[in-house]
Amino acid sequence: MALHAQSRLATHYQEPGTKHHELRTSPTLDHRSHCGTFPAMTVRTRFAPSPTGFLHIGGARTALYNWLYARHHGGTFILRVEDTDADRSTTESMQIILDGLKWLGLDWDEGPGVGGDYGPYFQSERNEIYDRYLAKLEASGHLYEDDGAIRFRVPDKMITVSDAVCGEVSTNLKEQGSRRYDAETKKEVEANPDIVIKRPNGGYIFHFVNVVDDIEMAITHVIRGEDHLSNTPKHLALFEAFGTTPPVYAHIPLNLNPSGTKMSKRDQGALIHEYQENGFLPAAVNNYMALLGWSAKDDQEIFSLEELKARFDLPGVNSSNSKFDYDKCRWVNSEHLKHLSAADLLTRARPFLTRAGIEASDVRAPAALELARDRAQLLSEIPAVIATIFAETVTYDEVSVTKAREKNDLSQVITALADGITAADDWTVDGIKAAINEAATGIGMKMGALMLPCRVAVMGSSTGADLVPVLVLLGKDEVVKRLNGFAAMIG
RNA sequence: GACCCGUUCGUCUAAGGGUUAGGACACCGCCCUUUCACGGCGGUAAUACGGGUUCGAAUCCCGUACGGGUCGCCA
Repeated sequence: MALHAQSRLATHYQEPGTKHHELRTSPTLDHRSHCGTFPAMTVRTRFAPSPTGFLHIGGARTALYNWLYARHHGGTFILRVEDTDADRSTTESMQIILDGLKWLGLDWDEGPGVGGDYGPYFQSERNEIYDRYLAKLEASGHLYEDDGAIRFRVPDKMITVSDAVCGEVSTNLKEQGSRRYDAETKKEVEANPDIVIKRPNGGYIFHFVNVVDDIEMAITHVIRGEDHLSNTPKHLALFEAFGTTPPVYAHIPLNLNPSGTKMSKRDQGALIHEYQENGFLPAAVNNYMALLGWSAKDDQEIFSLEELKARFDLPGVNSSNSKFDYDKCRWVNSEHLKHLSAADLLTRARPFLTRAGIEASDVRAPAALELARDRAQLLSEIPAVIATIFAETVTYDEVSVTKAREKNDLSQVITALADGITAADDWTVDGIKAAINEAATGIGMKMGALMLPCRVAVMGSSTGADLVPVLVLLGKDEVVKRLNGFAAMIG
């Protein structure tokens, strides 16, 4: 089902114009009057990005939480594009956001590319719906014109948000909105508390379309960043004016950068497409994002997406902001890397191997990947570990060579190694170890002392994959050739 | 500036009236590994501060400090 939706997305989402255009005639009370009353209601959550930039980790985490909540409760996850600001919305940005969600595996049941009964799913195509709702407010006397813009009269009373994460928060919009802070003069100035919902140019404003769409799309739970908590009373005022029960709100804490300020695109780990490029697994990114602001209340930290679906719920969400920790994110990735099936590992690593000039179809590739998965945290770190196996010529690391020279008569050691390995007749891990051991005994040394020189001579570096399995993969002829080449070089 | 939210090891978090305040990342040490890693074991490290309430407070209440957010004809 999910895969189907995604493949349709891949081929169709470029034509956002093709949408279901059925307008709902009785859009309000019928489907939501029971909201919050009966647990049997069908959960409907949405992710509503504005296509004005990249898919940011904060947005992706919001999408994840909404997706997880819907999936956990057997509900519906909707993708709605909030592109009312025509000047800032771009198709490139839309593309990046959809690609990012798709890469993460957060499939949507309704939205761009998959349609649904509550479309269109682009706000830029929903003007007739907004006009209708505007007319309702106008008829009930909630609106007035101000300099070509249309304002919604806010009520002069306390409005209480019952938030699933933050608890009850009360505000009087009239009181709050009649002053505003002027950033330039750093003073409070008189202000009009009534909110603009339509611009003089005819464009509708976020607060209005957001509420109308949540009503129209029968959204039951709004999970969003805590930066929206202060906006919520405005939204509740609109719901009340429409005579509609609002959804359940859950404002989740923000993710900050390591210095404790708002994440910007320049911060490490801020942009989802970079995770893909840097060799993270989508499951690991989801896992880490889930952990920023939510916990399973036990000691488990590594979760597959399926486990997350089973475990995630609103009570596990905490209410304080978190700071992003790239090291921990890498560690989570390494844990997922260890548990990947051999086939998946090959599939995921392929682009990185190719980029490093390693032929992923090489028969030795699967075995080489097994040698690399324990010592790489990111897919992008894999090639460096195993590149020497596939290299025509060995690249020698100066520091490693110096290290190999330190304790021994290196020429003597390499010669002994070359002779011993040439004589080896059992080309297996055990057979090779026996040969190395014999070579060591022959020159009065211990086997351990030959391992580093052998490693440097054959692999070019004192670090990398496990030596003996590498020798097996390389083949006897190649190993002897490399030993002799190294002997000549240092001779 | 006003209003709102928050504050447990450096970081992510658990404990939500009674625990030697637990786990994880990072860091350090030891062990394992005749190489490189993984791994195992251990260590350093926290209840922001001040008042209450209580036999007992990280936990409930008040204040302060600090951090974040909002105050758009952006979303």
